[in-house]
Amino acid sequence: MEKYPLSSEDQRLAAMLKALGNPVRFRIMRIIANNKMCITGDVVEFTDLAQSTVSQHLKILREAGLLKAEVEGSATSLCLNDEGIRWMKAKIDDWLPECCPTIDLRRFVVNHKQGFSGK
Amino acid sequence: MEKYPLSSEDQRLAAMLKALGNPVRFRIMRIIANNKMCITGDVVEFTDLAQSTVSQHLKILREAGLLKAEVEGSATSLCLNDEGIRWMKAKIDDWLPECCPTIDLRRFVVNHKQGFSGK
DNA sequence: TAAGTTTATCGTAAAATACCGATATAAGGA
DNA sequence: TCCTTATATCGGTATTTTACGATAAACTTA
Repeated sequence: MEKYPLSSEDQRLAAMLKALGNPVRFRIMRIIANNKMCITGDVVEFTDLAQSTVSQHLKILREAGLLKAEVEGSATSLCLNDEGIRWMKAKIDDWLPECCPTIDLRRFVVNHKQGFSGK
Repeated sequence: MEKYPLSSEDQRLAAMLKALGNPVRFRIMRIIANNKMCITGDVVEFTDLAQSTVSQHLKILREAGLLKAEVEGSATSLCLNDEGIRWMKAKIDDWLPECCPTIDLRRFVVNHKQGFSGK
């Protein structure tokens, strides 16, 4: 049981994708990318959400390695986490390099379930 | 309010990332990729989960455009959704092409909040 | 020092998700 | 036809996530 466990890198990648998979957070990333740089309050203004909610989302994005935050006085400046995003892109890119074969192997596989080595 | 709304393509991308962001589903994708092709029952065997649960996850992956399923007799053969995965990779790749600037603009931005055009 | 800004954190309610067992469906074989 | 196999779907529950207001913390300015 539990064959093909996820490597720690895969776990990290899955966590990043999960963080980015939320529409609100996806949009926050876009906002920050479009403005190059901004502070938390700016993000809140682009949103219909409470400040505390946005703060939570930002924390999740930060912990996932997608954003960087730096306290500047009483404000917090935000920017994309260059390194993290590049890592994610590279990981996604060499993930599943091989896709569906064009020939139809399905009938074969199904009809040979007994001999299937997967178990 | 609600500036920078997500395009329908972005919404689709976010949905794909959300589907893939779940560790169980991420692993299911790996299982199917590694075995090139398999049927639902095979995936269940690689898992500690109930058949109904796996079936749900497969449905989500299918609806997200990450998997293809084809009924073959009483079984369902599964394979990666070539087209969907390529689309996702391409989208991710040209997403956020520009990352953090190396020069430090933060202090500037913060100190010029009054003039910030983002509101 | 006192008041104002900006953000993070806490507690909690509501919504969404994950999981299971039971059941339904549909094909294949005896 | 009846039984088996493989899967999907349904109903319910437990867990997780999302959202909010209130409050705390840290800095700035008057």
